[in-house]
Amino acid sequence: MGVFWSSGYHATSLPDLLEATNLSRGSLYAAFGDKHGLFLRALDRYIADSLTRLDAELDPRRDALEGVRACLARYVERTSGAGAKRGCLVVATAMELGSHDAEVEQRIRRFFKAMETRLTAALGRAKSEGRLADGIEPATAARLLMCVLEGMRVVSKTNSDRSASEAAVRILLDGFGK
Amino acid sequence: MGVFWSSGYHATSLPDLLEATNLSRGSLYAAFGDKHGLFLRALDRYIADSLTRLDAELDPRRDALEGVRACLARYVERTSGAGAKRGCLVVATAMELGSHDAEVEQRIRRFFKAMETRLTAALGRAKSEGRLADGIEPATAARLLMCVLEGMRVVSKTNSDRSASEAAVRILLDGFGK
DNA sequence: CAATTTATGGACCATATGGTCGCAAAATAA
DNA sequence: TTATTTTGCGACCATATGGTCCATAAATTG
Repeated sequence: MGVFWSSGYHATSLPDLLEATNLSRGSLYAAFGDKHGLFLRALDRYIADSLTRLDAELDPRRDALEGVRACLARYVERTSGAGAKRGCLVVATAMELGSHDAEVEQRIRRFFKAMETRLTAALGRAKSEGRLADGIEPATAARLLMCVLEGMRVVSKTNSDRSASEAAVRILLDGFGK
Repeated sequence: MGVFWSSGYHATSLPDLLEATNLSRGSLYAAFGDKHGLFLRALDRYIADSLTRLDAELDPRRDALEGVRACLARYVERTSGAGAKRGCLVVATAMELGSHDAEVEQRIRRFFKAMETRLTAALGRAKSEGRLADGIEPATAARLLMCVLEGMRVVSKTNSDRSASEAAVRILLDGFGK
């Protein structure tokens, strides 16, 4: 997974994969079919991990707005400092293969949808508790959050200034809360 | 430019380039040196075009907040409907080559910086006219806008629902204005 | 231990890739 | 028109790519 994450699909060669998996060609093809199959597998795992973390943060037993804040904080964390340049496998894949590979496109679309749904639900809870500012529709705010979240991963590829991200996130959340 | 835009750097082959330019191999190499050189040229042109449009929208003679609104509207437009899937050459390049190609990285970084600077300036004008909500720092808001703008291009790769983007942009701007 | 299955490795293959080079046609000069 | 330069073309090349296959080693089973 790591090598695809760092280099993308096309830039990752068979030798790269062999070294990363400590497998020989034959074994790798026996186990995963082909490069594309292995990539799909890596992507699925990345997505599953991401959703697991998101679910933990947006746990309904926690305070909803606090969960959203935690989620944003994690993205800020991930897009700061050394690890920032690695970017995000989903975003990179969406841009690289999104419009050319149907299987990939479907996975990305479902992931974004799942993420947006969870954010909408969390914001819905916040709203029903009267914690959301007037005129803030959960679904709309969730979409805006999606853009900010994924946008951070793009911008941070060349600018991993933590305090700027933190400040940006703060004014965004200030606009949501009551 | 179009072919890199549609497929990215690695997925664009020499034959693709030859067909797109109507040049033969020899001529293409005489004119641009190599594939990488041609790509840099396409990227530079894309960036120049983008900044030109941005400057037009954020023209100091226009109302500053109106300019920002126009800029967002254009991104919404671009990320809606048929053309949405094409994405953005800068974003795709940032994710694909951002951490492996110094020349590319530099261009992307400068572009994002230039864009952010222009947005900051426009918001600064709005603030000095007393049009910005309290607590909204121009530089911070500009960074947030950057994330939203580039994030839209990512999300729209698999979901080009115009009304959702419009609504998201609206609540964002409502949070900024006074 | 022997027989048989399963897993492993790397030699091998066809192709696609980016890049070069020499020839011929067109343009220019004399 | 002839001589000379420039430009454009596509055959050609070395290499790197993804993928196959068979010989061998390991594990499993009787």
